[in-house]
Amino acid sequence: MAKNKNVTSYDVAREAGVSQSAVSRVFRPGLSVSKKTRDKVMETANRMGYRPNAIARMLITKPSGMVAVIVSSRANVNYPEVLSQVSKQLAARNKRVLLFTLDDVEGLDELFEQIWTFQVDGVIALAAHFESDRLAQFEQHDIPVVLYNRNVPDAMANTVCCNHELGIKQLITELERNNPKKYLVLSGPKDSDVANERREIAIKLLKQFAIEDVSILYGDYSYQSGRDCLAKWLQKNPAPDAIICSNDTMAIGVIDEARENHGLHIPNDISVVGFDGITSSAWQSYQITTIKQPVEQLVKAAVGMLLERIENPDSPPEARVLTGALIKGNSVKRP
Amino acid sequence: MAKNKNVTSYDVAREAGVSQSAVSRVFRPGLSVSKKTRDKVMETANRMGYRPNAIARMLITKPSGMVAVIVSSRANVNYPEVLSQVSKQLAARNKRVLLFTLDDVEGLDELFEQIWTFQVDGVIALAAHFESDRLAQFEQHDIPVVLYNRNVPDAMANTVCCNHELGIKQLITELERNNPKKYLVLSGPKDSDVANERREIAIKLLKQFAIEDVSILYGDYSYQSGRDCLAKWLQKNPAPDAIICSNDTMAIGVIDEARENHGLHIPNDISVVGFDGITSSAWQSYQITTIKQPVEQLVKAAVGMLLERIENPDSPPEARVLTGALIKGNSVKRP
DNA sequence: TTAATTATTGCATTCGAAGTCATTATTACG
DNA sequence: CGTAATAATGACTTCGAATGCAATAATTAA
Repeated sequence: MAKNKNVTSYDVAREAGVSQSAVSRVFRPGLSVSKKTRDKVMETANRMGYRPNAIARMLITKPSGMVAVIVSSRANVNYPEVLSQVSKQLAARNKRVLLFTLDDVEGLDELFEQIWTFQVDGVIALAAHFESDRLAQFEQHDIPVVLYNRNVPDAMANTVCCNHELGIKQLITELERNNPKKYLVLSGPKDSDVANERREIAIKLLKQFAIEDVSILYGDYSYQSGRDCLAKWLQKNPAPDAIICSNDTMAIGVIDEARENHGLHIPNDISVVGFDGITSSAWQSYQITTIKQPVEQLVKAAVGMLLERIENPDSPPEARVLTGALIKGNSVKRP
Repeated sequence: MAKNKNVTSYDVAREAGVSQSAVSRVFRPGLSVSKKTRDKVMETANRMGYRPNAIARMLITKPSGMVAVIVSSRANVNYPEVLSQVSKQLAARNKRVLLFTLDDVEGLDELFEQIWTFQVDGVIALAAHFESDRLAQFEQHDIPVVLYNRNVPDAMANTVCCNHELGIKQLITELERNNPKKYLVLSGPKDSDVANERREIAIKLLKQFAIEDVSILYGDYSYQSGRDCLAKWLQKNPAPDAIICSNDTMAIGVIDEARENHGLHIPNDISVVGFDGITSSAWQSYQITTIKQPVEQLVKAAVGMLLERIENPDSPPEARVLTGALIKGNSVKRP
């Protein structure tokens, strides 16, 4: 009812005829307050529109209840889903998301400053690349970090990641069913860790399949770069038999370019596979054979690990690798 | 170097041989400190790894510097871009984003509680529907709100929105070039304000064009609902000449369904228009004629209005309507 | 009925930076 | 060189809730 700006626990206490401590205790769960006092305080608080001030609370009770989520501009298409899952799952554990976006390496120092000052309990980084000295900084500040969609070998940090090796193996196995001669690997940008990992795994596995004729192209994960890379390749070379794309978006670009400007049919002329399992990969016109990332489980793992580390700071870093699902689309030629 | 947990301004002050006030002043811009003191404090602070505690600062200096961004599950596909723009532009004005996701109406009370307790300086709501009593609550708490992508007639709140009327008029004008006989309007869900607005505007404008033969279908903004709605329609009716979809995603679904299951050609058999101008609307296979939302400008307007209201709480509510760009794709038959 | 427990309560302090105000050090100027 | 003006500084208080501790009230046991 009343204008409830600046109603503090003192105001409520005065009005209800109790001490400020009593009010405070009513609003914390599990503290010893008599039913009479609780009811009286609650009634007064509601009438006056009192809400505890989270900032004052955070000042005295660590942890603060805020988790920084860093989203790099490189984050892929399913990041809205990831972000909303993260927010939801953290909310369920009574934590809030403080969002930071990271565009370029320039912003890193500023970003870290902000993170320290805001006393966050932990950090979840989506698709961000941190040098190990940056990770060490988190360590120094005793702030647990989970790297989402990263797979750092010597990690001091916790990581969750989809099983790239297994996924790509499944994709290659699909492709191999018609013994393609010429392979193209369309990698993401060289400064993306995920891109590098996917590319190197693809190359390694192709070797294991005794395939040597492999060319590597570099895109930037975008639709247009998928188109451009294929166009450029076809200027000087014949069409390959199979293209392994580091993500679905580029695969879609490749397919459109092949069809539109080169009269090639997918999958009969070229087999294409992607990675991620974004919504549009299942659209009629594309139906890409890909690996669907288990987003919900990945997020659950990330949040779980983070909370575990917040509650138990000495628990050892852990790398969780979850298996994605092979989606058999219609972009790979059938034998 | 040193473990810098809990280094406070007092610690720095003691170490540097100055008072706590001096340290505080060094870290606030524009306050009177001698160069000698500033250097000494800075050096000590860096050495000890001191960072001001934002929570303590927020407690005493209102505003808090945090802005709540509420993302409803109904937020459309270009929301990652919106969100990252919001975060970036607020960061430039030295404000942080506290992210809240809203799934269902159930969560509303809880959500509002959180917003009050966190002392945010303002709220930006993406595609969320708030009853006017909810808006009144913000008013009561003196928290400025900007509704993004909303157009509330009697609004007490600030709103930014793309010009639906103009956009849809342009789309219909495009469609009218071949005088379609039978129109279908594929609306978004009935509980979405934007969907209702777009639908009603379409109906109104079609009337103005003297078109009476209009049927309305209801989807849920998803690809699949686009497909399902068209399929259901075609079970009992002949193909329409033109379909106005309330968003691009459904338009894509419509196109795929028409092609795949009914052998219809787009745009020759059916003209389809969408709305939003999401990335995939421009993909080769679809090339939808649509209205591209001016996301960056919308966000700039939203953030600008919010900050204006934070600084000047008495400035009157404002509704900004920005014009989207007509994208002439290839989904409308040419005369 | 009284002593011993246990449950409630309030007082005073704490969290960490910022701002007020009075005091001291500098500088400017006649 | 002395005085007025200005700059720099530190002691103390504030923001609002939480909590240790001591005091008091309510229960229980004897």
